[in-house]
Amino acid sequence: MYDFPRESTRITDKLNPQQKEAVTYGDGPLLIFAGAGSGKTRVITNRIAWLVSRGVHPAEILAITFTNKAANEMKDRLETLLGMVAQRMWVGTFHSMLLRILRRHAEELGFTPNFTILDTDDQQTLLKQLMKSLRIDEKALSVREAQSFISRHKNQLHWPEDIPSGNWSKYLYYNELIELYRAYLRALKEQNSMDFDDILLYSVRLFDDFPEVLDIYRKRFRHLLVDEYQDTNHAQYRVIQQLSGFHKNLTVVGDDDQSIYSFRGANHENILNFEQDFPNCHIIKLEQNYRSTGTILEAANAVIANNQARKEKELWTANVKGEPIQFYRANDQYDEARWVAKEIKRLSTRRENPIAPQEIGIMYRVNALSRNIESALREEGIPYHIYGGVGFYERKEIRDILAYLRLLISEEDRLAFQRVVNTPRRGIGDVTIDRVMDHATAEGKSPLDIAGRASQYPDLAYAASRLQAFAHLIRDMRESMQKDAKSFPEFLRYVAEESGLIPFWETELAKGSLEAESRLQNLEELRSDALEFEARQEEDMRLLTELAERFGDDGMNRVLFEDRHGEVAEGLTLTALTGAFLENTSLYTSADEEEMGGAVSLLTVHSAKGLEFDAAFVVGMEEGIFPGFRSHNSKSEMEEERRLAYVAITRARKHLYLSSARARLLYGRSSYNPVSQFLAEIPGDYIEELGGSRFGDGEYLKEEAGYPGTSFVEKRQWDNPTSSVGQAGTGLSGAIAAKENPFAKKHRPNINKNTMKTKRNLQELAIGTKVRHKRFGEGVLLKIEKLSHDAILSIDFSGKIKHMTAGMAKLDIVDKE
DNA sequence: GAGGAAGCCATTTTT
DNA sequence: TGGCTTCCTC
Repeated sequence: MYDFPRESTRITDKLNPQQKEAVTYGDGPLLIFAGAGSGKTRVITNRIAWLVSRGVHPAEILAITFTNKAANEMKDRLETLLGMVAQRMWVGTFHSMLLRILRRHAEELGFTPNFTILDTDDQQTLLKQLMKSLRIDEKALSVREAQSFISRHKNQLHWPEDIPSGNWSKYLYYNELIELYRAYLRALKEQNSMDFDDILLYSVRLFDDFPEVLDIYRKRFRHLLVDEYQDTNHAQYRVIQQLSGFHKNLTVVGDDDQSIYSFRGANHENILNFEQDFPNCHIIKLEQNYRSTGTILEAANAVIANNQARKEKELWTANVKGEPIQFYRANDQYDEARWVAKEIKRLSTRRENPIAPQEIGIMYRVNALSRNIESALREEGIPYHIYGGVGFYERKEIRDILAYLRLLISEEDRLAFQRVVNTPRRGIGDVTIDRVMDHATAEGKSPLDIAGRASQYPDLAYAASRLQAFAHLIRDMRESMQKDAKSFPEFLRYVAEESGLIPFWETELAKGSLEAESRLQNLEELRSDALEFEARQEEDMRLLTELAERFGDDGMNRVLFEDRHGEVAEGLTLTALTGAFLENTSLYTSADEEEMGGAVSLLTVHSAKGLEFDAAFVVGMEEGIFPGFRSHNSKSEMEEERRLAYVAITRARKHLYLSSARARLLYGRSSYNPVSQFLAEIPGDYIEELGGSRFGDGEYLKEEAGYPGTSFVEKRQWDNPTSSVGQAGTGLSGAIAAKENPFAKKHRPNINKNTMKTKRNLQELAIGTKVRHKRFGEGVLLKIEKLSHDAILSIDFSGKIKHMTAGMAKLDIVDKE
């Protein structure tokens, strides 16, 4: 067994010299190169704690992470280190932090503070509509293409008028695209919405155009810390520059070798240019790896050394050399999948040091590769969990009800109106909806306003009564929300009932629809999310009040109070809760998914970043897949693939398994792909080959190297890696897989790590059970109200009765003895 | 507006 | 291959 160091409560205790230097560095720009497994998170959190111990007020700290999950983990650690004052820091993603600021200054930008956030689907719907009205043929220019054009330019901070000309050759429809972009921005503003990219775009504009606003924040945040700096895009870079411009205390942490999101606009030049961008900066390299065996680490080093565009560094470890890496050259994808499943079975059931399923990860370059693995795992009876895929909040019924909420919060939200006006069906057809929208545009009114006065419009006569009924419905709901007499989950239930969504699915259920059953369950689950959300908000509010009382007025408390709940200083009204809930759901992504206990993880290499496994499998290590065939054209793309390989390899703590298949059926075609060139880059001492050579079956000739390491004799294969050869049988369909797999994906926001523990013990819970809560101490269970997947617990903490969801609450069962 | 046939398209996706 | 959208028919 290796000595994997444990958390220390003292701030600089047990840190290596570089870590210590990073934690205790004083003022000024600081760049920390943090290699894989080098204790990065610990360094950031301890640095924050150190700053606080040196007299920096917690409210003067802004820490930016890339996922909500990472932010929550950081907050938890900070709370352990610092106690409740940690509550007063701004820790979050770019989007969540900037959203707070944007809501407060929405008017400066021509929005109102209740603006809504559009997700990718909404964006596409809107673009589609605009393309239609601009008469842009979707066959000539796909919505996807248009969307990525706009997104790319927003990330570059290009407004339509800034877009440099000269890209004519690249886009056939250059003028149309710019016109579309302009129309899109206008449409968003008209309906008081922003998309994800807008959050950054408008923040930069706010700070540029209103220096007095920028001044508030850049003076306030004495220290700014940014994680995963290698994956920032240009807009994020600008925001960092703006916010750190006054105190110049900027700490960025990252690893250029792990930059894998350039397709999303991330620019790893940001980290490479940091020294020029922020003069007088100090650089620290964390090169000791605490995660992997020597073998795994050396292999990773050897692979990444083939990249040219990188900062020179060499990770080392004091860990044992460990087992050799296993490479399996399978005959086809079934063979490969079976090998993976058998090996997992062996690892998890062996007598000595068995590896728990949750400590095993299977990674692949493309999601499509998961299917064969899934069926092999099922055959072996190995529980698994697939990350990514259709998220909870992307499900139709959930989006429907959220769209109702959006409409309640912001009447201007046209997309929400269009989504729900005839959902469930109430006899309002597409033609009618179009007419309503046209009137709304012409008069500058909300579609809801038009609907409410439908009888005044001759062309709406046919559906007038139904439109007006809908407008009434929404008005009633809004009144109910403003009356503030319901709890948040009650209100959700009410909206789901009154809108007709629940009745609709219940009718379907009565007809025997299986689909309806899961839809209803999901709606129910949303309600239990809502309950937990409300409880958490109340808890936050209570904590802040307590903080204010305890610390008195140190000039920060009022600010803090407003920070946490925006303009909600009047308290947690139903309206405020609804707005906050919407925001939470729109910023929630699959990356925030909590790890699943007791199950093997299946995930793309991208989503594995930041995770680690005792045993890691990387399947589909083939030319054309990993590296992907699209990356053959450019060196920079090939280098990104190599970084991806580096990320994959460095996920492994003790065991690393790589595999490729001679023949692979993918997308309905069979192909014979050569072994990934990255395998040839791993020195022979570290690897053990099974079923064939990692140089392939003779298809390589070293001398002809066109790419670092290897090249191909069979040029044809290279050019066309998916040349059709034959057909084979098929695996189980995804739909069936999802149904049958008891561990199938289930999204829940912000689940605490103790969740599984409490959930598992749900059966053990009975009235009278003694439980312990992190904050409230010991309590006695008074009541259990069962939900579909969860239960609401009423607990008596020495007189104070609290209600919490079993799946969420940080509860331990106190032994009855 | 339901249902079925036909056509399309398929890296990666931190918000 | 298969999952999704779109288009057509009744």
